[in-house]
Amino acid sequence: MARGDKGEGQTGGIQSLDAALRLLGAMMERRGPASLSELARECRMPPSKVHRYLASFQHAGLVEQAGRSGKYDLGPGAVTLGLSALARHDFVNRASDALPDLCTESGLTALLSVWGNQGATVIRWERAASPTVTSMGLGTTLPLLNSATGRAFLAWAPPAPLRAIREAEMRHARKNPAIASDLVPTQRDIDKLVETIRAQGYASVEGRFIPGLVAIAAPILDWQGEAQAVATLIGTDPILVQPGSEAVTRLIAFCKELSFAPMTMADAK
Amino acid sequence: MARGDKGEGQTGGIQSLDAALRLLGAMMERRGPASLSELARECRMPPSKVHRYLASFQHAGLVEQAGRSGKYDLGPGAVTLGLSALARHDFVNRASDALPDLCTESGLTALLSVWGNQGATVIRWERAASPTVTSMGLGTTLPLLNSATGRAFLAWAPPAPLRAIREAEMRHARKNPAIASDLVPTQRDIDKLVETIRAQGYASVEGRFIPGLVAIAAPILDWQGEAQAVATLIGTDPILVQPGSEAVTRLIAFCKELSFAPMTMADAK
DNA sequence: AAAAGCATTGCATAATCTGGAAAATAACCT
DNA sequence: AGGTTATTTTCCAGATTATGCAATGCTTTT
Repeated sequence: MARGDKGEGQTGGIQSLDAALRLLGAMMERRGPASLSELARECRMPPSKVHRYLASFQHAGLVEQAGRSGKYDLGPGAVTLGLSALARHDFVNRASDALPDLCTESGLTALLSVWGNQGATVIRWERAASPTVTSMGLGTTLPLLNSATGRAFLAWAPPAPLRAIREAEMRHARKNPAIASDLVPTQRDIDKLVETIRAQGYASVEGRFIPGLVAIAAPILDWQGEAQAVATLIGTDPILVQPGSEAVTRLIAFCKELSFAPMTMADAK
Repeated sequence: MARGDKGEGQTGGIQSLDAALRLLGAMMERRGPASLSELARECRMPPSKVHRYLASFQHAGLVEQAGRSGKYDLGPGAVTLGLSALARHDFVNRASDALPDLCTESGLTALLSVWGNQGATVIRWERAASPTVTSMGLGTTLPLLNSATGRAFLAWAPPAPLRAIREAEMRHARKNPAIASDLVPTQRDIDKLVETIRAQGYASVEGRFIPGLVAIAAPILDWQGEAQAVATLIGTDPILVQPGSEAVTRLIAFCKELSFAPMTMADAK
């Protein structure tokens, strides 16, 4: 069971690194900080091993120890790494650059989100002289069913990555029916909602996620027609969500401009 | 030879992992894809070593190979990892959770604000036993020039969203010079004030906004170095605002803890 | 077409990681 | 507070595992 065993799992790489990355993956799956022993149990590794891996990750900034309690969590380096990786994709840069314009032209708060494994994650945030949400910041994850942003992902993102969160939110919605007042949490109703959103070209909510606020969201599509990111406008005037309103027009134009990057396949050289 | 050597670089972790993470750091610093040999040269490692590390990273999804030509770049897994980390560094929520501690430790009233459309907006409010305060509540907006909170935004928030309010307050201050006793409302003086605040690390006022009260405020910074939120301590004793006072120390530690500690995955050698 | 560059893979050596257990630390309960 | 449990962290010998050199395929250049 040793040397030339290419049976499985053999990546041609380094075993200890593979193990370390499994550990990192386990940390990623968790919602928050985890203790050493929890991680050790979850990865089926001896605690001493996990500890040494964590020490190296910590040294690199990928992991940090939350406030003296000895719990470990993903650190700033992980954010930096992710943003670097994100910056490799043109559409993110172009969208980020253009977002301020959208904000000033529409006079509304604009934000840009991408799909992470915890849901729709806000990566850019452009505040306008219009109603601003107070309890949200960069890095906030938005709900899939009850936010305009989430619904845009629901309608245009590939279904597979969404499924886990979609099901979780459906369960949650069944228990607290008050939350989603315009949505019966059944698969059928969701399909119908998706169809409506697609036909409209944008998603919207009125005061559902945050009372008193309305929002519209549209996708930035890649060459396969899947949402790579979602741009959202937030305001207070219910007029906003009306089809054909100035904000809707601007938002859709913005997203269309940024969709399917005009790159040629001939980047082979 | 290298056994008990704690002399340098020894993290208590795993050497091969440290090397691998140095490699990852090198990839991060590059703007785009890099060839194996380039990375090998840059990290001072033999190409074969780099190749095997990359194989493991690739297997984990952190790295991918661009179009068969053998160039390596950060992959989708890196984005996912970063977004997970981002979601945990939701500044506003973390700060909200920690605010009660700041309050009890300092024995002062603590509040947390973000920049809203109408100015610095109070979103959380933790009362101390002792003194208290006026008719302020959640959602109150604080002045930009005459409150410690506002001045912290002035010094650390991106200038664009502040401009409208700054100009309005400057106009107003010129008409009612009595209000801002320590500030001549000219652009030059404001620049000077900002500089002082930045150097100090916190902003303060003594009885300016509310007679008889003193306050100190420091920013919670995001990864762009911009203020995502501001934490403020309010008391009656003028000692508070002195540099080096216990309250100042606590407040700055609090904000530093919650701010995004910038960077650097790789340190040389 | 030949050559040069580059990524990829074997292989023996020894350096490195491993994992159990002890030491240090923190948390917990009475 | 004291005593006790449950963590996290460090230590150590052994052997698995990473390492670097050199050889092999590929692709690209002249």
